[in-house]
Amino acid sequence: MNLETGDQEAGISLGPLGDLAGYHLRRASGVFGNDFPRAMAGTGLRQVLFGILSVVAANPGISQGAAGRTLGIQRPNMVSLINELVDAGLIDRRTAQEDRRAFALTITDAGSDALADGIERIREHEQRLLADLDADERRTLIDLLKRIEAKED
Amino acid sequence: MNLETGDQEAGISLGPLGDLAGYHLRRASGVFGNDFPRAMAGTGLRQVLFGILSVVAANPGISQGAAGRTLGIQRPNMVSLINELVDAGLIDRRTAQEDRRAFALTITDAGSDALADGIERIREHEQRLLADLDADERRTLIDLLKRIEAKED
DNA sequence: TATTGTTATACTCTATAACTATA
DNA sequence: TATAGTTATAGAGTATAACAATA
Repeated sequence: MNLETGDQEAGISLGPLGDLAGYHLRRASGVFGNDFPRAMAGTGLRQVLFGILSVVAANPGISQGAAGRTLGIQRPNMVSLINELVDAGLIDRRTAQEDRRAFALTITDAGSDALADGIERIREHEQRLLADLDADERRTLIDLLKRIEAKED
Repeated sequence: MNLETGDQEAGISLGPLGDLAGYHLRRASGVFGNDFPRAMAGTGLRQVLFGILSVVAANPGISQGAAGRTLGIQRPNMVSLINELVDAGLIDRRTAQEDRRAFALTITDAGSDALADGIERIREHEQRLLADLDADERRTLIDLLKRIEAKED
């Protein structure tokens, strides 16, 4: 047991916290979040940016607002995130023809490459962090998490 | 389906993201994190502060550093958090007798009351967010999450 | 009037380096 | 020399209010 990390030190109890799903979700999510930069080292892609890239790739021409709503990112916060991806040459932003208030987002060739590379890295990172769960347990986990996500607001 | 929240709008796909445990952990954890302030409204207790209170209550005399390690909070970040709890009269901080570098933290009577009240509120909030999971599924969820937590660093 | 994107802003959480006092 | 707590600081993520352009 590693006493320098989040492992519980011998004899130290979490108290009521240890029974709470919310606490364990936060810690388990943190494990993935902390490892993500390592998995993506050198690419400049953070969790949020990869998420946007994935949604734009899967829905060519999607608006900034719709992409944000899909990912639970508020409109004001999307602005600089999209700027980052456009500046990095990973997505294209042009005025939507049907609604000149909106932007139509599409992935660029460089974006597709970055996405493919990212997916490969993330598969490895997930394999590593989920190594103690068999295929059935992984499916169960995602199923349970989706049912919690459905409770959003 | 509520189109204003994180629900997926009809016809919009997450792309590769939808298969990733890391993504669903982040979103599910967010559901709990967003609801927490509502559940705790008026108490001033945030997720982190409740966590510290729980650990201090369960381990009277624990040091600031040990509490932080248990919760995955770095030493520098513990300082102001402990200050908040001391200022709110919820925990007591005094120099440890065995090691005068360290603080021994204990919960106050007001802290015990706040913790008990918080636990009640959080039980309701967890019941609500986990309403679609039966007792067996809730146990499975926490078990799977703990096995992911064990992968920390 | 409502919606898309924008700006400005603020708060929380997290992370690192350098300091002090004790061990 | 190492550890406990501290200070200063910076980067992300997230939240709200108010605005311009368009619908």
